[in-house]
Amino acid sequence: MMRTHTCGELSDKNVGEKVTLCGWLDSKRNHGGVLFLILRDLYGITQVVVEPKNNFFSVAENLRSEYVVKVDGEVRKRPEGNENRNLPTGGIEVLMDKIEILNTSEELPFAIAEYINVSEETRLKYRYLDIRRETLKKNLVIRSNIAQVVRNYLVKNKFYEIETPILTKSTPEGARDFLVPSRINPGKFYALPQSPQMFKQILMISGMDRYFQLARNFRDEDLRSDRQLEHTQIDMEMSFVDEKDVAVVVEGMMKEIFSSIGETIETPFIDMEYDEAMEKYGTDKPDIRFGYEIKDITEIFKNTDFKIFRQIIDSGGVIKAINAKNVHNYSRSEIDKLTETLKLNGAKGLVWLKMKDGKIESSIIKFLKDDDIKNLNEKLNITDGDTVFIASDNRKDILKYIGILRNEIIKNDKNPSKKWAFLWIRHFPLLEWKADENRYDATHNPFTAPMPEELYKLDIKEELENIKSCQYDLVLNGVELGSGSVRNHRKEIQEKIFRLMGYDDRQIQEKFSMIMNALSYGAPPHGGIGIGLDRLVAIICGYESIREVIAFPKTTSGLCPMTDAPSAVDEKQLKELHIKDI
RNA sequence: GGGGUUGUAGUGUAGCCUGGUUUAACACGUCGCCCUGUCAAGGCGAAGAUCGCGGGUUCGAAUCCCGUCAACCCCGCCA
Repeated sequence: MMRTHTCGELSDKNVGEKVTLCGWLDSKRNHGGVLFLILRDLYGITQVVVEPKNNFFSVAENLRSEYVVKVDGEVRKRPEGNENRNLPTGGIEVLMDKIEILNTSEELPFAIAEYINVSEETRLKYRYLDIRRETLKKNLVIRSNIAQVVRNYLVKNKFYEIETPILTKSTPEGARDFLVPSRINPGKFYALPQSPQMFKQILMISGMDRYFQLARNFRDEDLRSDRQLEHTQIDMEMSFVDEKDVAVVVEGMMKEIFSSIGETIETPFIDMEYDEAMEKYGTDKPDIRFGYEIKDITEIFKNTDFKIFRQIIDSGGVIKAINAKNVHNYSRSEIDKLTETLKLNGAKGLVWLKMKDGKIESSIIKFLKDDDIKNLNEKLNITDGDTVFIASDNRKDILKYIGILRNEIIKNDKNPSKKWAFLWIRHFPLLEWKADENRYDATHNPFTAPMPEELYKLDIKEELENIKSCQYDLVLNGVELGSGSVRNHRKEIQEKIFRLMGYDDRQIQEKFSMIMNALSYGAPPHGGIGIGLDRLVAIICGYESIREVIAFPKTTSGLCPMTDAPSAVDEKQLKELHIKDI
C-alpha cells in the first residue's frame, strides 16, 4: 500500500505512530521557520509540520497548490492551545520525516475551496477541479449511497436488476429520440431509449416477476435546471400488482433512503385524486408543505356589477381566490410584480383584497357590498395581515393561472409545515384530445391502463376524455419525482387505445409489434414506476438544479464545456455511416 | 422556436443607466521578500484586462445602437 492512512482518519489514538499519507497540497503556510502543509484527499485534510532542520525543508517550501505528494512522518498531538476544533483531525498533526512529489500542478483557474465563488460555466469546464471541492464531492457520495440503498432495498424485496438495451428502436410516442445511425444497415437508425418502458413490460411477460434498473433515459428536448438530455431513473416493474402494491414498495424504499441520511418521513404517503389536486392547488404537483388552498368564489359574485367578473361569469367562466395567510400584507409593488408574472403566463389580470388594521382594502372595493365581504370572509377566513388574490377566467385556464399564483405565494412563505411532503397524485385522465393533430393522445403513456370501472367508456365517444387511468405520480415538495401506472396487460384494450390515438392496424404492427406480440402470449397484470434519481438526490441535497448532483452534466444548450461534445466528425466516419456531409 | 438576465485580469465582482479625471477599481489567487504555531495565517512589494466577438453612432465607446456567440432562468417542448 502506498499510504497507511487517509487524510481524514488520524486522531489522538494514532499519536506516536509512523504514518504515510498521500494527497493534494491544499495549502501551505510558511512562518519563516516552521512550515505547515495541509494535505487533502477525499476523506479529509491533515496538517503536516515541517521543521527547519528537516532535510526536505526546501522541497516542502517550494511546493505549489495541488501538487500530489506522499509524506512520511510521525503523528503527534498538537501543542496545547493550537488544536483546531473545526477539523476532525484537528487534535493532531504529522511531523514530517520525508516527502516525495508524485506530481506537479499548473496554477489553478480557481482555488479548491468552498468559499470561492466560481461561475457554473468555469466549474463545468474544469469539472475535475470542481469535484475536488467539498460540496460536489459530498453530493456525489450521497448520490452513490442512495443508489446503494435503492439496490439493497429492491433486491431484498425480490427484485432482479436487469439491463435493457441502450441501442433500441425509435418510438413515435413522446419526446424526440436520439438517433444512432447503423453502419451495417445503411439508412437505418437505432434510437437511445427514452425509458425502458416496453422492455420492462416484456420482462413481466417473460415471467421475471419483479424488475428494476438504475436506467439512463435519453430525450432530445430542450434542457432546464431540472432536465438533462440524459437522466437516471430508478425504474421498476412488478407482476400481479395493483396501484397500492406499487405504492407500498415505493414508500418502503423512500423510507429507507431517507433514514439512511438521518431523516424521518411519514408513510403511507397522502393519496390525492388528480381532479382534487387541480381543483385545490391548480397543479398536478402541489407542494403541500403549504396550505393556500384555492377557493371557488364564483357564487359570491353571481350578481356583481364588476364588469370583468360579470363577463367571465356570463360566459361560463369561474372566479377563484387564494388567501395568502400568515405571510404579510402584500405591498403595492409586490402585487404589481405578481400581476406581471401572471400576465406573462397569459392571465388577464389580478384582483386583490387585504385586511389591514381591521379594515378591508381592495382594488375592487367600490364593487364590494357588505354581504360580499361577509361571504368572502366566510369562505376565506380573512384576518388582519392577510392578502387575498382573486383571478377569473374560463374553467381550463384559471387552474393554470391560480396554480402559478399559488407557487408565487409559496415563495414568500419561509415556514413550511414540514420538511418532506410526499404525496401520490392518482387517476390522471387517460386521454386528451389533440385538436391540431385531430386525434387523442395518451396523457401519460399509451400503455397506461384505464381504471377497471371506467373500461366501458372506451366505447363511448363523449366519455373518452373523462376516462380515468391507473396512472400515479409521486410528488415531493412540489417536485414531480416519478410517474407510473398499472399497464394494459390485455391486448384488445391496448389495441383500442392505440386506435383512439390514431394508429391503424398496420401502424400498430409496425411501431409496437414487440409489445403487441408479447401481449398475446399470456401477459400477467403488471405495473410499475420510474423515479427520477437526479431530482431525488437534488431535493435531498437542497438544490433546484440537478446539475449539482450529476458528475458531468451538460449546459442548457446541451454542450459539455469539458469534453466539447457534441463535436464535428471526420468525413470518413460519416461515409461509413452512409451520412452525407451537410 | 420565443422571451428575459448576464458576459470586464487566473477567479468573483464594481464601473455601464446619465459616453470624456479611467492611466478601468476592489477582493481572492499568482509571483518576490520578511516572519518558528498557523489553520480562509500575517506584513511589505510586484505582475496580470486592448472590457465575449463583429459592425455601427460619435471628435471620443467597457458605457449608446445592431448583429453574433456563450452561460443561466422561463415559455413552447419534455408520454
